[in-house]
Amino acid sequence: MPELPEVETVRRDLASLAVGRVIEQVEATAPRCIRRHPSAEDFCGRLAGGRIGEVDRRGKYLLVRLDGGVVLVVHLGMSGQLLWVPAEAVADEPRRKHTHVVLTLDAGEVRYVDPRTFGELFVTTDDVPELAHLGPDAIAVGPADLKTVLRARRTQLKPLLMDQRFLAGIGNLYADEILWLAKLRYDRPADSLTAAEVRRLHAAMVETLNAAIERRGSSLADEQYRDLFGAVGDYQADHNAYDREGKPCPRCGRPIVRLKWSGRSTFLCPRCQR
DNA sequence: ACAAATACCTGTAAGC
DNA sequence: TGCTTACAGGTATTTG
Repeated sequence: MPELPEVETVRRDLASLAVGRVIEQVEATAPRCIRRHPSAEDFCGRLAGGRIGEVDRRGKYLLVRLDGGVVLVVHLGMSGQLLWVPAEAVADEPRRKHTHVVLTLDAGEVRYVDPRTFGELFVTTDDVPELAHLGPDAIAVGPADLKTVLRARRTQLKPLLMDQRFLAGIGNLYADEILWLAKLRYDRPADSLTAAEVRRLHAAMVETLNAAIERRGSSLADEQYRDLFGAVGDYQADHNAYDREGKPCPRCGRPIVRLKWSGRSTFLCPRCQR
């Protein structure tokens, strides 16, 4: 599930490959994946001929900035992948099922593949008004800002961490990992945290996200998340709580518990997390 | 006005 | 074996 660390991994690799390249051709075959555009012609026409300036990220959104103030925004949703195919390999690698968008650069193809089509791509202006609702990036937020966020109206800690309006970049997986490291329960009222607990949460957030980026993200059993080169991430091996139901808590040895909560799975150590 | 629930999707796996 | 059902969950929208 692409969250901040996975998107950041793709961002770095895409930047190293694509900056300075020209988009020679664009194909878009799934209307749902470009649903903000009236037509494929509109989407493709705005990109064709553009030269890639830089590749940024805001939360889980990838921002491919083209010369002239045009921005291609990519959100991978649940099952989206961006895959790089070098020009010399294009003929040998047929496009996989669910390949919905292809950008042809002078050095190769960037293919957008997404079975569940929760992800999307759209072209906008460089101020990206569509993302104005996003809160500060989870990896860049300071302790003081986090304190402000926690005083928000929402009550419970986990949905607040996952609310992109308050903090951008955290999803279900990293919320569980961060809360485990911070020794905090998912259902703690956000405004009940002591100053020390807020500091712990902040440290856990920065540490977890940076460690996951270092390991190129998490891929679960379904291996839905792949990087730009089709490789899985390594961070799942370092998970302490997520997807570890029944396995011992690395801190206290008691089994990790899985809860069905708010329609989603939550993994925690009921002994360590208070 | 806010928060909880639901719709959108398909591949995989568990269960009968 | 083959079918049905449950599940994964980010975001937008609907409902309460």
